[in-house]
Amino acid sequence: MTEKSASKAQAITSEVRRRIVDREWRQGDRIPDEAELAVEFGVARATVNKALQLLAEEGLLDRKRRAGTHVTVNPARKATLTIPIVREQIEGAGMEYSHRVVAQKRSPLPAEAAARMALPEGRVLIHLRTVHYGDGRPFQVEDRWINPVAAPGAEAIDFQRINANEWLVRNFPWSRADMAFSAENADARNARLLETRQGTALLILQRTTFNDLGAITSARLAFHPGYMLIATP
Amino acid sequence: MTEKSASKAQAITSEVRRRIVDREWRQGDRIPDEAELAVEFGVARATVNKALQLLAEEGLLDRKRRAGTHVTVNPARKATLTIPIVREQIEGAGMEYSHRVVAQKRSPLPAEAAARMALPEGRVLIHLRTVHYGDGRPFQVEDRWINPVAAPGAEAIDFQRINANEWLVRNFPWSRADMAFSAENADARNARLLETRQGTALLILQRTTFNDLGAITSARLAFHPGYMLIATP
DNA sequence: TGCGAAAATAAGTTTAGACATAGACTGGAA
DNA sequence: TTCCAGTCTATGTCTAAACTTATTTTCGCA
Repeated sequence: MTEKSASKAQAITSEVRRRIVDREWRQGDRIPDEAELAVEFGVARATVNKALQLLAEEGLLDRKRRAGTHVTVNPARKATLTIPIVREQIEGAGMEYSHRVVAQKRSPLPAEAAARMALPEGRVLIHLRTVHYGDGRPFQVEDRWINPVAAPGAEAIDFQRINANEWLVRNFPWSRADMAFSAENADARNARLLETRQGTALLILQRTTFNDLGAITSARLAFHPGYMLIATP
Repeated sequence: MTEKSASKAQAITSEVRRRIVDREWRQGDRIPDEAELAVEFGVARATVNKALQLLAEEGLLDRKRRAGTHVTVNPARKATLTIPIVREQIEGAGMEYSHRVVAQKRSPLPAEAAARMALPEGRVLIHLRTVHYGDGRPFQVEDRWINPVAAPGAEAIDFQRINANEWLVRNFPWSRADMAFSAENADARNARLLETRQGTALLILQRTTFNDLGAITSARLAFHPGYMLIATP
């Protein structure tokens, strides 16, 4: 075993990964079965199983009953994104957080948002537009619809005082979430709110969450120009 | 148990998730310990452990030795992105794939790419610019640097014939990868290659992979206007 | 030769039991 | 009161053994 690790399973994971990266085991090769590796590493088969399942989730191995374990030929590239709460993200960067609610009112749902939330167009929901600032400079414009049916109590909240994002996250766990990235030229309003020129390219993140009662909320976040979102593998 | 699932551990995962979503167990609450749940569900403690570890990875539970298991107060929103091989992505959408190599030559590395790859500026690498098409319409512009030190054999490949992405993925497993999203206004060249107007907002995905010998390749993908990248939770 | 049933195999899952360990708690010494 | 050392506890990990199940392989029969 070349790697020292907290656990035996981790050590085996590292060693197998090394053999793949160093091409001792090549793409498409069948690797020894769990029982053999258990003997080689001097551990129980369950431990090898755990290690190999990890690598299979990562996409490095393909495992099939009876057929054995093979090194994946075309590993799909997976990445995990962690979307922190805006305030934590800004404070984590050492800046002072503030936010301003530009609009809060009950409005009929437009077609696009209705499709995302699987609700009928025209249904009256709570509509919020908020700008989040770091050290007084605009960081993100949030355009959010909240469904009071799935998030009871939302009508009574003053989102000037409590960040909608945090209130929802703390009070309404979701069972399903959709998320999508895109790019968009800033329209007049977003340009003004983000203090940039109209037409500037903005990174857009759309996110809708659901619970048993339907869509809880759908947010459309426009980041300030030049923002880069980092993903970890 | 409300859910039927392939395995007992999965069934417990679903049931615990349900209790959290239905707010039987609230944010911050301490939940019964593994031994108690094992009795309740009539399984071994190891099975409960597996189920709860899954939910902890998902970010729904916080687990600490001796302190027990608590429902996460501010669940960080995690999403997994799968970046497929372009060709598979296009063919998967039912379109016919084609690509065109606009430029392939050895060039000195510019500062920006050098930083991403942790290589000295000016080092001579292989530089490729490729357009990927679906049904003849531009889908993505790829701007790629390949390091022949970490990817030996790359000099000899004719990337007109073999897609660089696929050749690298099949031949050079990586041990680390960086990935970032951003938005950018199309410059004259990208506008021409993507058959759109200059200034149009484009979604940009940058990706750099490394092995023991250093950076293998760094790619900068510009998607066609309007493209949305979907993430699954 | 072709086909379908039966056997074989490798991974998937579970269990009971054991020990390891982080970290919260306690009680006593300074 | 403060702090430190020791105790306790819930999770973390591992094991050996058994059973389950998807899939491939084999083999006998038509």
